[in-house]
Amino acid sequence: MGRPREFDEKEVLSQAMRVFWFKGYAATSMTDLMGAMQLHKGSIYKAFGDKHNLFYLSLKAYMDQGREAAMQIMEGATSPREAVGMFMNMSLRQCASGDQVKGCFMINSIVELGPHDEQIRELIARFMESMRDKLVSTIESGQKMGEIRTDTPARDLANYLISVKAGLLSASKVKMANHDPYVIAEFALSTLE
Amino acid sequence: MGRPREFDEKEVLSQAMRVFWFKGYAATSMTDLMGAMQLHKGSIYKAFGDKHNLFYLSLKAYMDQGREAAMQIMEGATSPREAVGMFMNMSLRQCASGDQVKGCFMINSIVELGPHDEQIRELIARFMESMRDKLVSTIESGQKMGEIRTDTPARDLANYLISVKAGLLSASKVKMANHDPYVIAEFALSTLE
DNA sequence: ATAATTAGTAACCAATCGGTCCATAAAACA
DNA sequence: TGTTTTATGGACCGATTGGTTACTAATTAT
Repeated sequence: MGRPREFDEKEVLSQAMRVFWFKGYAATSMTDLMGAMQLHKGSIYKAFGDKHNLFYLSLKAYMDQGREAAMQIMEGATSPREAVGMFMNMSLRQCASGDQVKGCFMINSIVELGPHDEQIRELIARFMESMRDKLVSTIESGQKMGEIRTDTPARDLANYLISVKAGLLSASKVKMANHDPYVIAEFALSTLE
Repeated sequence: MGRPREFDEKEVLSQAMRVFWFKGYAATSMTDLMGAMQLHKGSIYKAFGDKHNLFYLSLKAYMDQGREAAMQIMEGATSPREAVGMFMNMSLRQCASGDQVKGCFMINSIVELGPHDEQIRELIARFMESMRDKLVSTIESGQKMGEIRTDTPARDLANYLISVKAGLLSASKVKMANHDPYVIAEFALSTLE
């Protein structure tokens, strides 16, 4: 009922996501968002609430897409070990390269807002724990099949891999000489035995 | 010549550092800085230039302190392997705990400004490369003494350890359940053989 | 002593910030 | 066809942004 939206919500949310992803929360202005979303201020506020909620929805959409992509990719693996390998390499391709160096939107958000924004912090914590649980069960399968070392609890291994990945995504923004993310990821995978 | 400063430059710079460290660059206002430094705007601009330069100097001071602390701690080690262990654990204590969760100022700055601020990016890149070089030579010593595996180049191992550490410092801001940075650091160290 | 130099203080600046409001437009329902 | 409901566009808002300027205070060199 009433006048219909003239824009596709998912489309413009995706554009908002790109800006927040690249510039961060504080450095992104409503003017930036208006430009990227090709929407006037009134429409944005009516459709998404305020800037903070728009950020929340952007990050949530990013994570949902990431979760889906991860599940899809890992399900295509022929073994738990390979699934873990795919998990490790996945976002490296996505985040480190490209025309703009944006890193990982989630890591960016952790670092910028983690200590100051409880809502965002809990959104991220829930996501990371669910991803870790997925990783833990995959690693446990690998352990039962003898592909992965059993002298260390699967949860510790999962946390370890997540740390390596988070570190790679953070450091990808400085472009150090002689620093190849893929080499590091491969080594970390090799330490699973 | 002329009227002398009524404040200690290092002292107030240290206060500026604390604010930038906790809030980030964009989210820190001159008003915040005035409060923390207990200085009027004019004095800040006269002594440090603009906000960006003040940030630059703060980050530089942070790194210089970090470098000195690292050198001092690692020199107290009885073996290369122990020195590497100290390097890994050092900033975990410093950054992850405490009254405020601030993470590591350098990692924060990489993530926030890396893609947008060439000056800051290069400052960080230079620092990280020098720290890696230090780590590489320490690891090489350990390899010669048989403490550290030789099947992987020292540089790759160094990059790997730096990634783990960067990941721990990033993720420290979300407080995931069942995630102990020290356990992960210890595991990563154990993979050096 | 006084001229020169630098620091401290606060008023002041245009620009931008996130956010609101209202008139107008376009659709659904009666 | 009105009437109702929702969306758009843009003027408008007070507050805050980073930064400047002009005046006063304190020091040194002459």
